Parts: sequence; C-alpha cells; structure tokens
Amino acid sequence: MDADKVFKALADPTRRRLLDMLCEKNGQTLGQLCDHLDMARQSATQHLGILEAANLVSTVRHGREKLHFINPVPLHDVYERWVKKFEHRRLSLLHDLKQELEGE
Amino acid sequence: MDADKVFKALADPTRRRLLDMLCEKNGQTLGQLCDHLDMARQSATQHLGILEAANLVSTVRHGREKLHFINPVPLHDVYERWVKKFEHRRLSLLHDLKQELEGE
DNA sequence: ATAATATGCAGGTAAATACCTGCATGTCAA
DNA sequence: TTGACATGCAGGTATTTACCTGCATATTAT
Repeated sequence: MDADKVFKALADPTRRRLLDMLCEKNGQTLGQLCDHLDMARQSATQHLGILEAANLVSTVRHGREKLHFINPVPLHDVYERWVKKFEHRRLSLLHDLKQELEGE
Repeated sequence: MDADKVFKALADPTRRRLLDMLCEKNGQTLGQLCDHLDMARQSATQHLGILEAANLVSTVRHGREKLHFINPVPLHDVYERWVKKFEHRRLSLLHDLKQELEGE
C-alpha cells in the first residue's frame, strides 16, 4: 500500500463523497457518479483517477461504459497502520496530557 | 470532529511523521520534534499548527517551551465514520468486483 | 452509415500548499 | 540585567491541486 497516495486521495471531500456513493451502490459508471456532483465530468474523472491510483477504486470497462468498484483493502490497511496503533494507546496518551494540565 | 481538517492534516508525510514521533514519546517540545525533521523550524511550526487545528495535537506552554501531545480521539472518529463502514462490507464489496470480472 | 452517447486526452488558470528568510517576543540562567 | 535559548509572526516563492474548456475517440442504436 502506498500510504501517501491513500491519505492524499482521502484528503478531498469530493473523493470521499465518491467513495460514499460507491459504498451505497457499487459498480457505478462515470456518468452516474457525475450526476451527483456539482462539477464538470472531466473534473470527476480526475478525482476517480486519483482514487484508482491509490487503489481505493478498481474499474472495469463494459463496452463504452466504465464501471467503478470500491476496494476496501487500503482503508483496512490505514486502520491497521494508523488507527489501531493510537487506539491501543488511546487512554494512556490522553492521560499524558491530563497529567501535564494538572501540573504533573 | 471536522473530518476535512483531519484528513487534510493526515495527507502530509511530515505531519504523519510528527504523529509517529509523539506516539513514541508524548509531550515533546517544538525543538525536539524539529531535530528529527529536515526542514526549518518555521515549517515544522506550520505543520504542528495544522495538526492542532485538526485537534490531532494539543499543546501546553511550559515556560518558554511548548509541549505537544497527541489527541487520539479524531483518529478514532475517522475509524468509526470511514473505516468501520467499509470494513463491515469488505467481503461483499470485493465480491461485486469479482463477479463483474468473471462476467456476472 | 450516422447520430447519440460515454469516455479519454490536452492544455490553461486560480487557489492552496509547503517550503523558505528575516525579524520580534518572551523566558531562563549566569 | 544581559546573553542564550525557545518560540511567534510576517511576508515571499515555487509547486501542487482542483477546477475549467475544447476537442478526439470509441461504442451503441436507429
């Protein structure tokens, strides 16, 4: 997993919206996805390209249509690498700050 | 939680590195954190400001020093909102793509 | 075949981003 | 109190990003 690509892909609200749309209904075409966005088709294409480069979305050509599918694996990897680690130490990390605020 | 701020904060490798450093040793000063980065102090300050604005880091002044503490809560929120959802449907989402690739 | 449809590709621009330098302020210690 | 140290603040620049318009290509349906 290229963590940088995944995080950068997730940094844009339009791209998070696209993932949400695909989660609602997987395998949508570019056109279908565009219909729910307030921007030119070409802009959406770029966003989908970034999601695909991050491996968050896989595509399949179906005649003249391009179907988009979510790939949940990178998100799971993000969890494993980034959230779980801090999650595990969650209480102790908060404890550090609390102690500092209380003046040791 | 301001999801956009959190995701944008996580989108930069330097900022992820800073979070890692604080996870290793919580409550470090600006100077300590800078020592491990290959950039000017002022640049690091900006990164830490972004992390603080996203509520991923909290700070406490201690005389002339500024101590930085991780706040793991937003990361947990990201998990709840973004990862868990896709995680739950992980297998079914992959199934969609597999079926499409196999020609229905 | 041809028209309508779905997508691809090539630039072009304005705003955001990640750096930097230079100087100011505040705190500690001798 | 004065010098050293830790951080704050104000710009300035080069790159990246998120849009756009215009045109090309490929597929389906009449």
